Amino acid sequence: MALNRPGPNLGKIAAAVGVSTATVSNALSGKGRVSADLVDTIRKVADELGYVPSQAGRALRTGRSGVLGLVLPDIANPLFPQIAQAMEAAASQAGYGVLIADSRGDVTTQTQAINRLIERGVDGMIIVPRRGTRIADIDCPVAVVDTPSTPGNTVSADHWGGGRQIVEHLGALGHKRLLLIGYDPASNVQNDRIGGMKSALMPDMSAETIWLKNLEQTQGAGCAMGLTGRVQQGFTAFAAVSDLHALRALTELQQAGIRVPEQVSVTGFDDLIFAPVITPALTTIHMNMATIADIAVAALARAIDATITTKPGDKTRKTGGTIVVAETSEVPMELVVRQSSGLPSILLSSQSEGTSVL
Amino acid sequence: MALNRPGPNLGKIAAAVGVSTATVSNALSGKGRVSADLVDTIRKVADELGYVPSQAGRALRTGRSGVLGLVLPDIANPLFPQIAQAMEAAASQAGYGVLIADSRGDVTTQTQAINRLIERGVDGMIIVPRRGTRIADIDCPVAVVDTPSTPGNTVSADHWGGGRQIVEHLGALGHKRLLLIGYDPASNVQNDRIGGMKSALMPDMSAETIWLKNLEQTQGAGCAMGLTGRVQQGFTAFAAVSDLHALRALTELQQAGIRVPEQVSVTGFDDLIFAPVITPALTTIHMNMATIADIAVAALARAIDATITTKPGDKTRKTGGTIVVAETSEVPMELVVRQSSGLPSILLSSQSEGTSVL
DNA sequence: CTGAAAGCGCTTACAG
DNA sequence: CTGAAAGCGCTTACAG
Repeated sequence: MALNRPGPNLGKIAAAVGVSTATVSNALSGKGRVSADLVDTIRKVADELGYVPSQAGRALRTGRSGVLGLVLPDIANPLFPQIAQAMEAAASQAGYGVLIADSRGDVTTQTQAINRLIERGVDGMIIVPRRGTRIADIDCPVAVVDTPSTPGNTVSADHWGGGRQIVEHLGALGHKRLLLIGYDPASNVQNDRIGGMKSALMPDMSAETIWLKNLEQTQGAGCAMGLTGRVQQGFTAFAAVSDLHALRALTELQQAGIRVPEQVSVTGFDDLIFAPVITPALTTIHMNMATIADIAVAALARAIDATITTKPGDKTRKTGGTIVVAETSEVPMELVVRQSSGLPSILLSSQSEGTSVL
Repeated sequence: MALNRPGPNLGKIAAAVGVSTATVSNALSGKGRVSADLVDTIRKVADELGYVPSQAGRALRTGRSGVLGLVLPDIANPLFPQIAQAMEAAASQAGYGVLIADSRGDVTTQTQAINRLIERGVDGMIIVPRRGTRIADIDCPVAVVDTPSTPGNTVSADHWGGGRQIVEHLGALGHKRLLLIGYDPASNVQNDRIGGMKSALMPDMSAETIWLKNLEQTQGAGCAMGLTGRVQQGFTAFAAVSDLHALRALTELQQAGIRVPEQVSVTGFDDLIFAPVITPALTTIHMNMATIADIAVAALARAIDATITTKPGDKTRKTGGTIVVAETSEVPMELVVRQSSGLPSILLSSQSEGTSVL
């Protein structure tokens, strides 16, 4: 797409050196069909002239844009920065640009966004799907980033395993009664995290699950979770499926004068930007987004290369219909222990006191 | 960039209808050089065939890619989702795609990122610059989003005015001694916010400023700010330049058993995703990012249209060198009052008590 | 090792 | 109102 810019093109370089554009092209692409001397000369002249290859010309000829689309369910999601940053890094490492598209939590918008990306000629796309979306009828390679329990999924973190780790950690601290805090009961990711948590309960432990979205339906957004009551009922650990909800729980407890971690533990998920800097710092699960991005981009690059064609305009280049990258990979989750789940045992015996040890 | 896809191109449609590609092109672009009947037929056939125009062909011919670059200082910045979402919406509204680039807080990386975008042929770019960066030598229209005090700036929020509003609000609540919490003393945006805060102090009010980055230099990342000491010194309001730092202050105070807002008020900036859901909900300044994005994209679109050329390959199309969009716009900031700065007067008289009114 | 030629898909002056 | 032709910049078989 590098436009009809005033800058030099292959022809200019060719003229300056006194060779054909074909030779310049071959020299610069390093395909080794040009003598070493000439390659040097051409490279030098290209540099002097400040040559920048035209992506438009190249794309038109090769049928490849060198651009990947990134479709996100909701850019406003607090995890998005990590995803976008990792994908951008992985893509640009692999020589691709990243075109973003926001489905704004809406399935129709998601379809439109996907179509816009197709129209812009992306070579492939990474989709973090909206819940319940069928990714189909997409005429280019697609990598789906979701949770392993989603069919057609390409790569994801081991959300279930992350949940296990959290509960194993809380169990080791001596917690017996846990409140598991989810937001949306329709989310695969959240269900997997909570499923993992439950699966790691020891025989002497018990857990109850609340879904904030249901709570908000009756009490309005940002409503209190009634955690002081839970503490009185004997819950000593609050494990949320996201740092955002953990933060909500933590501040609600703090405001009620309940001390964390002396009286109760709070844990999150995702290691969001605020997790390490709040007081107490939040114990959470960190996912290695860079690895996920690398896998997704690599899978995509392979799928794209598999559709390579030599003849320009070869109509068999794409098989048509969805090419979902087949393999599924799971990236491990890493437990990050911070103060919010530290030393609770000290107070586990006197948990109803509420003393303000300043 | 729509590749040599198997899908139909203008030629296919032309053949199907029995006209020339020129006529198909004219019909679909609606330039009115084709009879109404023929336009209808062509449109219908194009739809039936599922025609998607090739961006590569169009870009090569017109010299315009229809893509804007978005350069961010640090994608991990918590404000980034808002920026990216707003820009993506504004751009796609205006018919542009958005290619992202992350400078990862590094000036060299920023330059590389900008170059990559140029190579990909963006028609223009939106840059949220790294502090102290000179945006120059960019061979395409650029919109700079920063604070008004940055030279060459295109559009920004009125950070100074936002600071004023915060302090006026705190003053109205009866606060006399404020602690202003900045992070990086080298940031123009943060200095403007704090400058605005100071400028709104009434004669009977006083403020002290701390910069967290300096604090962290000696005490390590995520260190405590020593706010209990400040409360003892008589500070009753803590105004941070970002919700992230406000959150840090709030949790530190809560952990120390100091009640917000009964004993002290805490305010932030940016209305980040957690601001409304924590307890107490955070009083903050909301910036209308959509407006900023609209202005930036519109300015860019104007600048791009001004470089239009009719003859393909016209070498005068771009003037060469930086075309910084000239006009500067300031978008107002909106104060959002929530509980973290509510009703402090009740306790302003007994502020050293620290009673835990559960 | 090097070059002439074709062609990707599009748009636009120009001619009819 | 419609069409033939040129050309954007690139890459790649093919010929020499």
